[in-house]
Amino acid sequence: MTADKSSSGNRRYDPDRKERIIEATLEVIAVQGVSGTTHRRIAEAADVPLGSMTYHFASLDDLIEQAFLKLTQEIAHHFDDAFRKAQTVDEAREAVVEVICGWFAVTERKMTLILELYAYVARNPQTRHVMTGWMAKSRQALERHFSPDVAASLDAMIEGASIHNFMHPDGISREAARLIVAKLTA
Amino acid sequence: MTADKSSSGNRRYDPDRKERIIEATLEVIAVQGVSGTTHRRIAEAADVPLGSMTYHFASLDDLIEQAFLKLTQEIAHHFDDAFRKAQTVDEAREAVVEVICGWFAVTERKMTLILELYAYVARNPQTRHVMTGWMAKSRQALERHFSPDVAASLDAMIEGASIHNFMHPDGISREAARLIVAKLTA
DNA sequence: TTGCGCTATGTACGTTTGTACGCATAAATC
DNA sequence: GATTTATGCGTACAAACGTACATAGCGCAA
Repeated sequence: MTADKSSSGNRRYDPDRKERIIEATLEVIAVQGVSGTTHRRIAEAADVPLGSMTYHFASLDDLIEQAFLKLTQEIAHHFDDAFRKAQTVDEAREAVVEVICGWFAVTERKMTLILELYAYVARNPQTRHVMTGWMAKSRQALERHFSPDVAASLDAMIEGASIHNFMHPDGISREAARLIVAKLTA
Repeated sequence: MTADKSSSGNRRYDPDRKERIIEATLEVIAVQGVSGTTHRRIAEAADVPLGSMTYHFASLDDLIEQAFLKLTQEIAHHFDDAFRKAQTVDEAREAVVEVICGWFAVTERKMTLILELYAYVARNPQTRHVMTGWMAKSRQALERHFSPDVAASLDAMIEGASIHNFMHPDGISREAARLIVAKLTA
């Protein structure tokens, strides 16, 4: 219903196009997986012509990499926010519990995307910087409140518990998570 | 150089064929990812004709699922062995450390396959039983030595630490792992 | 208003894909 | 040894793929 979308064939000077394509790419990956992600499906999801794909991005892999980079940056930003808000160590501990049991368990879409990212990075080593950059930011956020070693262990636990909770719904309850975090940060 | 392979065109009564195709499938997934796994590539890797693919397996997805099932069963078997050997709680603790820092970190192939499996299951819910079955066996192995709650936390930590060590080589050292396990099992 | 130059796109091409199916061929029976 | 039966495979096909490229369309200078 916007002025831009209503007029047909009038697509020039659409400054958000590149961004929209990247978001559409994440949407397609979330539903179809990387293996089902094609130029045509992305173009349809973003409502842009097929020609825009090769015009804005060098290749499909280039586009996928940029999409994953955006995903990790958004997640890292929220992650950092959560720990920036915490004023005491106890609040930080509760934030960890929240991340394990709240966030990821709720949004199936995000977890699916993260798992697709892992698989993609595992087989495309040149994109490993996406992962290392993300991990560095997470670690940094945790180190606001915990020692490097403890931060590393919390980070790993968040990773594993999120995945397990995703695969097996009643995996780790909130009180169980609270106990685990208490042990690791004692 | 085997009698079977030397003779050309003589491929009848090859009872290991189906098994060999499944193994070849894992090999292709490890190198190319699920997105690059095709009937033709698997057939070449297994040294069987293309026609054998649709003859032995209903579809490509059917084959991939069977391959992943085999993967998890093998891993679960080794996992169970490691904890069956442990006689004391301390030996069991050390086994956990070994799993985190030894196994997976070493074999890049296996970790890649596991990550491909996660992504595949996330977007193919009908294959979730492969994951839940595997997790149940792991949990069972850990519960030989630890309480259910502790076993769950160890399982999650193994998961997360393995992934982090894979993505970031100098992630968690052996002594760091030892300390974490001690905390979780205290 | 007119013409120019750059941005954006419709379309076409050569490959590769999953899958179906008719036929060759080995095992079984007499 | 001849005939039947069922197992296994070579090949063909339509659909979908990534990408290249000629050209259409718009802003801007004059």
